[in-house]
Amino acid sequence: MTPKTEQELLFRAKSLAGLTFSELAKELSIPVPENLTRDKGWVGTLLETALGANAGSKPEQDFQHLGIELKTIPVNSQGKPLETTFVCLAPLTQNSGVSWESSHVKNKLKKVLWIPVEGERHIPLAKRHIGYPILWEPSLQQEQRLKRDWEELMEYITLGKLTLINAKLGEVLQLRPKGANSRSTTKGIDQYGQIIDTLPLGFYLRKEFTADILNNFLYEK
DNA sequence: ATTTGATCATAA
DNA sequence: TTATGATCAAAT
Repeated sequence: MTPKTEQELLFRAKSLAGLTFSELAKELSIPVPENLTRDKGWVGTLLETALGANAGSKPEQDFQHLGIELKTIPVNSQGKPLETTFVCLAPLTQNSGVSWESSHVKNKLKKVLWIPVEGERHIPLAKRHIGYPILWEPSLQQEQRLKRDWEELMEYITLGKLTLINAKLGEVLQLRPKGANSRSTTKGIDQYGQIIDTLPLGFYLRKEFTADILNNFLYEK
């Protein structure tokens, strides 16, 4: 089921382009929910299943043997992202010696298969179309920007400045809550170096950054 | 509680 | 109108 090579994965992904969610879901015998309110991960899971990703919630890349992460990204009629993109949870403790090179962010974004999907809410979920896939690796410039933001944001975390963190920090990467709700907790470090219960945070890519990825693909062709 | 998959919905 | 902060579901 799982593709053996990058070429095979890409070929499969290309073959899905143009299908609607209901067409693909029918092939896979998966029911289509009315909307995404209570099924926010449905589109991502649908594409994972279709492409043979090792489903489940393991902390690894979707196609570990290929070193590729799969991301669906909702876009509007002009192909621009409608949402930010979750990358990974931010480690709030045990960060001594963690560098950009060894970070989860860098490793997650080494190679990403982006699949744009129609995301405008006026289109019924079942009728939304799957777009043409883009296999992306960060350019030197893109990685530099990511690294700069990551280092700035990690400084807030390691220095115990969690209360000063908000989504406005970071040019292309931001930190935002990532949990079941605002009462979710995880362990963090306060300004005195003490372990505290705090809101789990995740790294997200700003829309401008992912728009660039999708847009640059246009010029490569 | 934490990881995966993300989008929702209200404040600004 | 849009970005920030909040939230939803499944698997582990």
